[in-house]
Amino acid sequence: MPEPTLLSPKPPAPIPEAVKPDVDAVVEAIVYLYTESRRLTKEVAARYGLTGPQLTVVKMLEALGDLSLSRLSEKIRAQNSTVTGIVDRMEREGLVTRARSAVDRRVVHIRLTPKGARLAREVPVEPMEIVRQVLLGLSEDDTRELLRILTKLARGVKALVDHEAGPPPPPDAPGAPDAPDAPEP
Amino acid sequence: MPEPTLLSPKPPAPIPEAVKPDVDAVVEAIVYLYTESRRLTKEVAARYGLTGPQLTVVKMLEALGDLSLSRLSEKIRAQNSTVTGIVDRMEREGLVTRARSAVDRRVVHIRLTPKGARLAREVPVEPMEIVRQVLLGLSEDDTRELLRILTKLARGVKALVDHEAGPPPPPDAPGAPDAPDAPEP
DNA sequence: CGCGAAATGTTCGCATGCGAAACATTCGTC
DNA sequence: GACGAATGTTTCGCATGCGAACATTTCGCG
Repeated sequence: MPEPTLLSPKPPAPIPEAVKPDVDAVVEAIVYLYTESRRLTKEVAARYGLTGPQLTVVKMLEALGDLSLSRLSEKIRAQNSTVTGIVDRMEREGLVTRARSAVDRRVVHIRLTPKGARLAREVPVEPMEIVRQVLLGLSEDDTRELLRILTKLARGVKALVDHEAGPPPPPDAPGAPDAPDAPEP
Repeated sequence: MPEPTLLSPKPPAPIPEAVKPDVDAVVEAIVYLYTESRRLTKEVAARYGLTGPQLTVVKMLEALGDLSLSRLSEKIRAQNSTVTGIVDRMEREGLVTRARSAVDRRVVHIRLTPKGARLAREVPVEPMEIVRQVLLGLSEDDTRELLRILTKLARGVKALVDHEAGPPPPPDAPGAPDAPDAPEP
C-alpha cells in the first residue's frame, strides 16, 4: 500500500473514529510536556542570566566538549542560522568563544570560556528537567515501556520523513533505521 | 538523591544512574517528535500560504467556532501577546476578523472569514499530523499504554508546576490533579 | 591538475514567542 | 456608587527560529 505522504498533494489517511480520542490525547500530552518544560527551563535559566537555548548550549558543551557550529546545531535540533545568532549573543556575553579550525578552515569550534564553564557547573538543571524529575518517580517498568513505544513512534516518524525526502537508499543498512539520534563516542 | 524529588517512591528504588540513559532517551524522543512535527506542519502550511501557527489557529477555529483571544491562546498554548501578533497578521491576510464582544467589552472574538473557513476545509492536515499518522500504525494496545504513561507523566509535571506556584502541600494527593487539558463540551 | 558539487557558516527578512508594562473594562465590596 | 482588585488585550523590546541567498573552503572525480 502506498504510504499516505504528508507532503504529497493527496490527503493523509483519515483517522478512524474509534482511536481518534486516544490519538488526540497523546498528541496533547506531548505538546504539553514539551511546551511546559521549555517554559520552566527558560524560567530557571533567567535566574542565571541565561535564556533557555543558552542554557541548553552551555550544558551541551559541558557534556560533550567543544563542538563545531553544525554539530551543535544538530544536537540542539536547530538550524545553523539560528545557532549562529545564539552563539553571537553568548560570545558577546563572554560565555563561549569561536575558533576557526586549522584542519578545515570552514569549521568553527565553539568552546566554553571559564565563565561559561563555571555557569554550567553552577546551574543545577538540564533542559526538560521537570520531565526528567517526574520520570524518576515512575516505575522502572513504566519508564521502559514508555521508551519502547516512543522509540517505535520516533522511528516511524523518521521513516516517513526520510521517505518523503527522496528515494530511500536500499534498506540494507546494518542496524534498524537510525534512532532520532544515536549516542556516539 | 541529587535532588529532593518529591516523587521518588520507595527505598529499594534503583540508583538514578541505572535509569538515566532511559530518561535521556525518553526526553530525546519527546523533543524529536515535537520539533520534527512542527517542522513538517510548517512545510505543509507554506503550500497554502500559511505559517505553522496560522494553520493551527485556522484548524482550531474550524473545530471550535469563534473564540476569544484568551481562549485561543490557551488552546494553542501560547501567551496572549504572542497570539495578538498572529491574529494581526491573519487579519491583514483576510483570514479572520476581530469583533468586540457586546456583552463584555474587554473581550475580542476571533472569527474565521469565508476565506479562512475555505482554507480550513482545504488543508488536509492537523498540527502534529505526522505523529497522528504513525500512531495509527501502532497496535491499539501500544497506543493505549502510551497514553496511560504519558498521562501519568503529564499529571506529575502539572502537580510539580502547581506545587511551585503555591504553598507546598505534601505530594500524596490521592486523586491526581487535572489532566493538562480536559476536552470540553 | 582542475572544476563543479558539497559542506560549513553567516547574513537577511520575517514570523513567532515571551514577560513586563500600559490600557480598558468589569467585578467585588463596603 | 465609588474604588481597588481582577480580567482581557495590546504594545514594546528582545531572543529565538527558519529558509534563501551568499562566501569560503574542501571534496570528488575524471
